[in-house]
Amino acid sequence: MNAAAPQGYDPHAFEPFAVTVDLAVFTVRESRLHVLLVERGEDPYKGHWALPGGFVLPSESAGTAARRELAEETGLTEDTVPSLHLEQLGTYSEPDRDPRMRVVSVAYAALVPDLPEPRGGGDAASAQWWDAGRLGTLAFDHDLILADARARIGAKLEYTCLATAFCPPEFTLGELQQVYETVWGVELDRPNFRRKVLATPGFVQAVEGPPRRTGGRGKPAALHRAGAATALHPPLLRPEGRST
Amino acid sequence: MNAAAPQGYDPHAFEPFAVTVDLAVFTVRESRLHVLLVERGEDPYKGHWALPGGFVLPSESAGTAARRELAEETGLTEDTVPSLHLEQLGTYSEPDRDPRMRVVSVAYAALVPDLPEPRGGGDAASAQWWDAGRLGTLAFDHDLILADARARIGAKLEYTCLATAFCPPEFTLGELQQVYETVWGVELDRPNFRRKVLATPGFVQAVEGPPRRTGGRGKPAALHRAGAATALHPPLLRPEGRST
DNA sequence: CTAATAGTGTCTCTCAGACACTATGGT
DNA sequence: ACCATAGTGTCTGAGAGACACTATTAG
Repeated sequence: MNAAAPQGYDPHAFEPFAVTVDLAVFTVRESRLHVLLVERGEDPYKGHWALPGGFVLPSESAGTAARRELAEETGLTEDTVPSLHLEQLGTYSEPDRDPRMRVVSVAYAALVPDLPEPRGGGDAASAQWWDAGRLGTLAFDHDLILADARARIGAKLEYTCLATAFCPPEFTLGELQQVYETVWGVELDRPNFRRKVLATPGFVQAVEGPPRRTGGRGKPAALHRAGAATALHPPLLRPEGRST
Repeated sequence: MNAAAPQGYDPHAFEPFAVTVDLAVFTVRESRLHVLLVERGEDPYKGHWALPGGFVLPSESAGTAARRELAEETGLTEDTVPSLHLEQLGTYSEPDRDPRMRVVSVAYAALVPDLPEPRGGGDAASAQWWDAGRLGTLAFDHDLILADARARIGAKLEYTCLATAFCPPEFTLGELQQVYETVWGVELDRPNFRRKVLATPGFVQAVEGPPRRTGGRGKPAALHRAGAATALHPPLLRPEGRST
């Protein structure tokens, strides 16, 4: 920021950068991690699937652009989007990552509960959920971005209360455990998971009314809501795990 | 990435973004956390102190630009810079963060051992170490970037072996403990710290020769080198601590 | 000698993993 | 009756906090 710009500060005097956002939108469907992808209709990588995203407009920050794109691609109203978890992942800036011009992309990860169906109203008519475990090669460097996003989400489940972001407003502890098992790809001991979650103040709070719900057959489970806590101390480490 | 660019993809048809890198370079000096700052000689915030940084050149990725700037500002040779810890922090993109034009900045955090003196050879003649606990207001949004950087570094000490990046090639366990105490601003129990560090395979390795060294008076301490491990399992949580 | 730092040993409490067991629903 | 899921209780071992103690240097 202190060095002189090439050719000074004339905005049009040097080759400009385009700045975009790319979104890795995750959900858990049927005990599998899913990612929202769009099919490219234009030529670089035409027909390939890519992370949803778009240009940062002159009046926007990258975060604002990411929220806007998230609303467009998921078809959610502007009311519900602010409550979704959206976090900046990192910025991808290799000079040749887009063959057309110099594009620097700020990647975001978003966690949403299992939505009815994507089908956004925007230009994302082809947006679709894909099983994150059975993907082909994505456009641009989106394989790398997606891998980084999955690693980040998996690590954050260990030391934050983020898992509730994958759940509907009211959920059972079994569903919450499913989130961990799905994202980490491991099986957890139910009694121990229960003990840990309930022993962490503010992670979940029981919904008082005796209303219960089932996820098929078996005993109905008590419902919970996400609590106020965001951090998990001590962390809930994944078995055999490595972090970051 | 899928949406059409404003005015299509003509690089000069829309208002361009400049992309810069900003560096939060940390070291531990005399049991205090220090940050490398440069004094601005040009007008926006002229005379204020700022994080070192500069423009990403057309042929560079942001990471490459950050390494180049790090070498320039610290005055280190290109040989030693690759061994330093440099990690991307996040991207700052508020539309009004630079009054001159639209500048998106990718922030990096770097950890270096206590260097003789900065005095870079580049345009950073005014680069200087500042006690991170006694800073005024920095230029642009660098206060925010610096706060984020400190939070990130503090959190990463918990679950990675990063602390050795602040130490010279050979160090005593007392010096390593000083790093934790300085960054976290707490006091740790020496026997417990020792036990934890030595019980983590690959965190540090004892230097065989009986050479020892002192940090003043007292019994000389055995020397260690950084080990091959990068993650810390289980983590070394800071007392009373919160993460992230 | 004392001050200061390095290093060892030990007790206790917390907590995670393993797992046996009971409870309550659907089929 | 049987199965599947929810929920409880208990044992054990790993590890962190607290802290007493010894060892080795400078002054």
